[in-house]
Amino acid sequence: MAYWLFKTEPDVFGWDDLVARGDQGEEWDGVRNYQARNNMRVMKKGDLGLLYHSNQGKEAVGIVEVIAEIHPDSTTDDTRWECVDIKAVQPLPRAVSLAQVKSEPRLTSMALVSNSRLSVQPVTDQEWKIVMELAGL
DNA sequence: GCCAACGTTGGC
DNA sequence: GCCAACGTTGGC
Repeated sequence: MAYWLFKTEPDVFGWDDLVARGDQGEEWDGVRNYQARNNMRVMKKGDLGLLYHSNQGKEAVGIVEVIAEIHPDSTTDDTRWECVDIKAVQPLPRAVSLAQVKSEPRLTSMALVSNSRLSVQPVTDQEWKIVMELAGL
């Protein structure tokens, strides 16, 4: 199983919104970046991810699960853009901030630091474990 | 609100 | 296929 990180602006669609969708989850549409799309293409049902709030908060706030693999993005007719569906699994007992990630020596190679603009990022097993520690899990 | 970093577009 | 111009993202 692989791990991921999904970035979102809480003003537009945040953790609370995803929780409100319940088990039916939400189509992660609107991604218009090839790297981010390519990451979604290789996701498998059951993969887990972090939900990260950019701009407001700048912290990972919850764990999400991939519930539908890659399919066309219903918000566009452009066939280049595809997406997955995700649902909220559980909130992190302690949100993990960008500042924490940056100051943790073992996390300096996380895409969140090295490629901060990428909206859907891979997270390694090792990174996941460390983030879970920081989150209190 | 500024600006650095990065991706995309389009002229050549 | 290169690269300048432009737009967007996201931290500060």
